[in-house]
Amino acid sequence: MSGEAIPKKKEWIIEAATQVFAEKGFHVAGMREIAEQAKVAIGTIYHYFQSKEDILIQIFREEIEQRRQFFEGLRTSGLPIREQIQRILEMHFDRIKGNRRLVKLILMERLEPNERFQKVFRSLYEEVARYIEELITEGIAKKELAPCNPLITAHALLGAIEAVTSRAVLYNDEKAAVILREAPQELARSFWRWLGAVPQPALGGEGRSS
Amino acid sequence: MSGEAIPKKKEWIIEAATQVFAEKGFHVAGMREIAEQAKVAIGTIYHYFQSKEDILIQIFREEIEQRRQFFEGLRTSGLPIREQIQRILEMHFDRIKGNRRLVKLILMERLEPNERFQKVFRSLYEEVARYIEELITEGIAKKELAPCNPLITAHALLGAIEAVTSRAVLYNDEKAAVILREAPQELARSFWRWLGAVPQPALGGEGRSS
Amino acid sequence: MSGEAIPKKKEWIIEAATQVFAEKGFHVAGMREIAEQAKVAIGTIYHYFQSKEDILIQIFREEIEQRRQFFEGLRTSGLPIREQIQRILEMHFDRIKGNRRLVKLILMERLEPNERFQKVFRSLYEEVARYIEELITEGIAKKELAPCNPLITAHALLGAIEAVTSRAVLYNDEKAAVILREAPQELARSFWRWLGAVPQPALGGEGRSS
Amino acid sequence: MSGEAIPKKKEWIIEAATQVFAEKGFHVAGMREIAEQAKVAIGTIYHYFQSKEDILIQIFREEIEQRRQFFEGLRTSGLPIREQIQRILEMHFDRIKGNRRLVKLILMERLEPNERFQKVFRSLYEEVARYIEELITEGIAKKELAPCNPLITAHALLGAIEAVTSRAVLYNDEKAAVILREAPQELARSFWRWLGAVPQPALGGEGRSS
DNA sequence: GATGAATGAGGTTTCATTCAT
DNA sequence: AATGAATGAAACCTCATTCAT
Repeated sequence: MSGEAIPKKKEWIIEAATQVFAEKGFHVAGMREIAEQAKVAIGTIYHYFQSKEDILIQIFREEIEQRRQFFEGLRTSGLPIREQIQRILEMHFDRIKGNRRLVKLILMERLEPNERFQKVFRSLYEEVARYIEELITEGIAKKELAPCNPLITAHALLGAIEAVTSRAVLYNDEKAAVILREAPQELARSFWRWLGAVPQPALGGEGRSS
Repeated sequence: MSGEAIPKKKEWIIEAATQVFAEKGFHVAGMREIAEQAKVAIGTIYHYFQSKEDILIQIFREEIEQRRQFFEGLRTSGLPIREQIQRILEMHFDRIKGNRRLVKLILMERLEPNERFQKVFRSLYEEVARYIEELITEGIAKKELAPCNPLITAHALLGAIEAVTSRAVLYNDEKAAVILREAPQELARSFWRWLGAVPQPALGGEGRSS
Repeated sequence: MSGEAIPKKKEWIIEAATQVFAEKGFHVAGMREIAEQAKVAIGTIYHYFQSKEDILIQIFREEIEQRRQFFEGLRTSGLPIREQIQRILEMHFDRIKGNRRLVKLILMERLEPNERFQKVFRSLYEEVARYIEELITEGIAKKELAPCNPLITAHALLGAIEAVTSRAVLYNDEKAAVILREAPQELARSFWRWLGAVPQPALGGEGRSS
Repeated sequence: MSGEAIPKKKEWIIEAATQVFAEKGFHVAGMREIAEQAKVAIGTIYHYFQSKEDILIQIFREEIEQRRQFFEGLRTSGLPIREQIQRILEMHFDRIKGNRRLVKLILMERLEPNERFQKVFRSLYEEVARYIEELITEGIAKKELAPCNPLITAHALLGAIEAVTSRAVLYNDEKAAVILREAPQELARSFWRWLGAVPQPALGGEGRSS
């Protein structure tokens, strides 16, 4: 009961920390409050985690591991590009439904310039961006996608998803509900128009002569 | 030169604070370091600002005021939608060139859950998003744009810009240089494919002669 | 011995704070010095007290509680007025012998215009003054005391005690010793001449056989 | 206009400082507030006074000088003791009417353990007490007063005056008005009963055999 | 004389972390 | 494993005082 699965108290602490971090931000959140929220003593937190930093890193890592696995599965799925993008969208919006606070926390602390945070976090973001970039490059090669700058487009794509996600997570109003309901399909459609190679007959004169 | 406009020292402090905040984050940045960076005494900072919070808020406010004016100008410009989006893109990337650190700071602290920060910051973001939303709605009515969900699309559009911006600001590698060079045009093209009314066989005259 | 009553360290802190406050005054006294005097870390003080203010208030409150109980006991004692005044005098001078520093502190900070201090302190002073006033009024009604203005007399009585007390506490010279030795009886005699119903030819049995 | 009388601005500053000190206490009062209240710049204060301490000391000194002169006049007046005490009472209550704030300030800061304050302040108090003591001793010798301990009685007398004064100055309620109106006569009567050698026929058994 | 921007030591307080129980 | 009293460095901020104008 204590030798295998994640100890019950550790779960409580992660749960509590996610909530308090998401509510106040990492730096303003205090160990006292996390301990109270988790209904354990402060000392207990230090049995399971080395420091406050460490809690956030473990939260990050778990999330990252899951996303990594998701992308790994996608990579080896052989699905067509369009389908893959659809899956990425679904994953993002499913996560919100599963744990809104965790998503908020990640959005908030993603850019915190703490070195250790950046090490675990940027690595994922870069990895994902690179994956999408490759996907696009490949898609262009296969003529499934229209020609474009894959680097820029990959980031733009992720940013679009993230921003829509943010709006739904940060506020909790009517619009958020609309977004959660309609965004996955709406974005899928948009992205296809954006990326698709389809019937784009005459693109002449599209460049600018600045 | 010291009797009317913003006092020289206040400028120094804003400069220094922008740098230190962008480097370490608002909470980790210390007044001591800001004072040293600005080459003034700590007390001097409190002569011009009420608190550490107040420094960030004033930095935010100035930036917000500029953006608000930009959007106000855009609103009354009567420019076609496509042109307006082009202008928004240009503005974003110009700001990076003008003050990379300020842009980084804003990206970083935009979501800090401090109430006072949110009050000044979210208001702008909402305002801008609403403006784009209206723009899209109007564009659809005029058949200049394809039908879509304007709320979601507005956020997605801003997110795309922001993410590409982030990538260019947060890192300082070769890719960042590429992005800064090519992103404005690339995104303009993308957005048009994304938003443009599809059955528009004759796209002639699409270039701008600015 | 450390699991139930007032923690040992809290006692140390109160002891140290009383000393440092009495020596330098509340505002000049520093937390650092109190902590050093109490041989605890500064943080420890904040474990037991909410603020510097709070230390003084707790010191005040304990003293006030004791005095209040003393006066409550007196009120229900049914002792003759003369005896009650005698007891009040004894109490005052006993307190000096018990904790000279505490008495000095109270004399010094009694008038500090801090709102929270006033709330706890003036309430007691008013209460005591009112009690003496009632005592005098009653004594006049019973013809045990000569007619006088009870309000003014009550304050004058307390002030006389306090001033003599002050002299003994603030300095530590030969005169102080004389005062401590003789003042209780001297003041008792004085007060009786002052207050006693004049045409009281037979004052026999005036001595106490306590 | 600048070589003789007290400069106008210095007066303003003393006025303002008296008010602010009396309101908040010496330590909490700030030079900024005094300057604002006096409608001068902070720097101006330092033209007339060496420090914040110095302002209070000058306020003290002026008051002390006046009282010293009063007592000097009394000493050489040759008035009977009873009359002298009457005059002391009158002086005290007149001062309240003349400058309530100054009286409050003196009551408040009289015990502040700052060395320089004590030097100027205790000297006066001791001097006055000693004067009254001598007066009483002399009165006893002349059989104008009943025998008593002059040291203790002198302090008790002053304390009584001071306490009644305090009550009238610190609060500003109906009772204060009553006190201001009636206290001088009431106290005069009381003191005479207290001290007078008059018809105190049988005082036998007045001592306590404790 | 008059000003107030500038100074920086030192104030109180917080909080991540430790460790004896 | 679990606790929470204890620690003390370092945070933000104040304010008496100075001095160039």
